Amino acid sequence: MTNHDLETPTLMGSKERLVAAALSLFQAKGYHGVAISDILEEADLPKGSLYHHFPGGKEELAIAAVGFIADEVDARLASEFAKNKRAGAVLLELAHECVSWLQRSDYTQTPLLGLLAASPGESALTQAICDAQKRWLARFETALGGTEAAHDKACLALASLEGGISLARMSRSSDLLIRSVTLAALHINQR
Amino acid sequence: MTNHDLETPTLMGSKERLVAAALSLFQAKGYHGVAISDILEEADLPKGSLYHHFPGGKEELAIAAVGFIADEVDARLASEFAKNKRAGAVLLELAHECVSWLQRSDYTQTPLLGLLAASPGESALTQAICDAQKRWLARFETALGGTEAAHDKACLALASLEGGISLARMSRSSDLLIRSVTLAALHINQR
DNA sequence: ACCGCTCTAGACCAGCCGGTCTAGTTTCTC
DNA sequence: GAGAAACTAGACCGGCTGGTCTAGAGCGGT
Repeated sequence: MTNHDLETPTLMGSKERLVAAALSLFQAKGYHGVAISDILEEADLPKGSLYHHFPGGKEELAIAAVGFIADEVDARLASEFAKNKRAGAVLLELAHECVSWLQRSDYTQTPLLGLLAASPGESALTQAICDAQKRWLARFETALGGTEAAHDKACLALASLEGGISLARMSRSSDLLIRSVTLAALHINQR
Repeated sequence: MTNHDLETPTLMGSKERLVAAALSLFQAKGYHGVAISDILEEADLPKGSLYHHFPGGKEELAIAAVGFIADEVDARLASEFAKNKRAGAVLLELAHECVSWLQRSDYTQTPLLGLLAASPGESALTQAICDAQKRWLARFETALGGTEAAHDKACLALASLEGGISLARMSRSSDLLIRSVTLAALHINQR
């Protein structure tokens, strides 16, 4: 996943810096919990830059951020599955990465789609989040054989991951995430 | 769970009406996504009432709302487990109730703790959500025997539920929730 | 009738919100 | 080096935010 290289912002163009800052903040406080001024401060850019790169304002930026993480995770899944790894193993690996992410951010960030709490009706943002989930789900599903049972298992994989992250973040203990995902992985690998 | 009886508000005291309205809205849009004016409109009460019953303002109200749903689910779990039902069965039942909740609200509401996206640092609200999760987890854990393995299974139960809700809500299809929870329940009931 | 208490009612406020707009600077192209 | 295009910079704005405060309605006790 990203290194979220906000330490050396000069290495990224301002558009990328905006996306990185936005993603990090949205993951921590949700769409409505973050003010544009927060993002600008984190990215160290003035307002003009934002509305130059994202004329659609906050929502367009958020959609870009969702797209970014969606692509990143999707590509990661694709490459792991290309190595013929078992789905359970890939899931566990992803979980461990999330753990280190949680710990690095002192449990402030929801690694994947914590932005979801936005849900301002039928917005394009909601749609983007939904698309991301569908793509990840599809990766697991095909890796598991594409059968009906595969679909079920893919659901369990993603649900245990997202749910586990939520539990872990609240209790500030990655333990809960690992436990639930390990069990889910076990089940998924059966047969 | 609640019938969220906002249709006949006169049957509830204003304090209860505020909590019900707040809960429903927070579940739909998250803590930061809801304005106090929204809550007041939904509850059909003036501002004075809110600050009379909840001098702590928005956050105190949110904490009350979390406490309300926490108690309700906790009591429900307790009564189900008291009938010596298997943990998997209770989990499935809870999931089905969440499904009908989702469908009733046209997938706008996160039945359990969607408010979590609040997380404004180390606030009392975050603490309240955390406590609720701990209580539910404990119910499952003891029902499963209190062993180490029971803890793992309890984690999986809650994670698959919360994660499944998130998946289902986004895709507007309760299917995903049922699939992941069914699988989890299966695993939990083993041994 | 009077009081005191609980609760309703909503005007009011300072501050922050997302967003616009103009002016300036840098960078690319020829 | 001229001029256009890409981008930065930040003052500015109307609307909305959470929260305060005063006024009064309703009501039980005496």
